[in-house]
Amino acid sequence: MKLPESTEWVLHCTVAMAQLDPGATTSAARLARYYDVPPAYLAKQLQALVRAGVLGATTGPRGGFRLARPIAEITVLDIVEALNGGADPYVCQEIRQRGESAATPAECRNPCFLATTMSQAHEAWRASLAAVSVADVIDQLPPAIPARTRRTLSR
Amino acid sequence: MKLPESTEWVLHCTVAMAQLDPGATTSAARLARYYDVPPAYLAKQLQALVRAGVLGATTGPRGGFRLARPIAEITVLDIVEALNGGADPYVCQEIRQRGESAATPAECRNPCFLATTMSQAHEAWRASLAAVSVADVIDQLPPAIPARTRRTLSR
DNA sequence: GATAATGTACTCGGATATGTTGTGTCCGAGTTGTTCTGG
DNA sequence: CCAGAACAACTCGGACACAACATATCCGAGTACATTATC
Repeated sequence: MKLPESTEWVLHCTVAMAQLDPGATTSAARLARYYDVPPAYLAKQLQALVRAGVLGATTGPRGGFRLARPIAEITVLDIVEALNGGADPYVCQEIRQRGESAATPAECRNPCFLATTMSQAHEAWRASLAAVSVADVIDQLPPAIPARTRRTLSR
Repeated sequence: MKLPESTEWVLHCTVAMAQLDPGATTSAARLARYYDVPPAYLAKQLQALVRAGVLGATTGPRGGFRLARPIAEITVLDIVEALNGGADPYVCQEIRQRGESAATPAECRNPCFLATTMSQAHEAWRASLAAVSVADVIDQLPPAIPARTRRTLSR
């Protein structure tokens, strides 16, 4: 179980875009320079955010990416799941019904307790991430940062 | 973010071994037949459990795997982390200190808030899994199961 | 009949191939601002 | 000086290689039991 390294990139990029003026756009190339990461690959990940409806994108000069919603309505969970897809990392294959074990259907009417346990843990994880919005992240960072971010990422 | 499919195998195998008489062993081949999974690959995963101290193993005839601790002292988390290693799936690379962003050391004294958020979520996940022991799993399964499991997995 | 030696079957354990997913890169489609030309 | 068209620069978007991990497999080292030969 490992999250892609690009997760950190898009998290920071989203927070950075949240510090721009509302509706302002910035390009993937500029963000890549800002964090020193591969530009094309970063763009690929940001596209996933667009497909998930977290970001909006416009092509051409003066184009780029921008947040699709107010910063208070974008949670860390939204961003993370936009990349990995919200699927549960544990997928129950019901092996208890295979091979010599092969419990009777009556015994398998109630769902696999292990699967339930794993799902509840995943839900706890999701709830923890859903509790933090991009606005919360902005609030806690040093006051001097947003102005500098705006300055560097504006054209 | 995806857990290996073998996670389900070792979870069920551990629960199955927990239904045997204390100290009794069963072989990887027998467990593989029991759940209809690749024998050699299952053995490889069980070896990881041994290295983690969750299982014990003895070679030779009448040998095999057995639980290394009482069932109440083995949690689902122990088993899951024995395979994947307990590392946090999100690893903060401190990209905020790279590229043009490059915050000053003073601003980076406090840890990255995003990393903290991700870590807290991971801890919530771990706590949820640590709250369920193998004994809890045994308690909730239908009463007829343990006898059958013992019968099938004994030689 | 008891005992020691031998052989055999069975176990784990690590070293070795293959498929899928994340990582990284490239080029094309489309749009906007600019520039040049003609009136 | 103004209007229109051509141009060029910049953007995203999807298609194409490479690497790392999970998956799957095999063979070797070691052990306990059964068998056999000997006393």
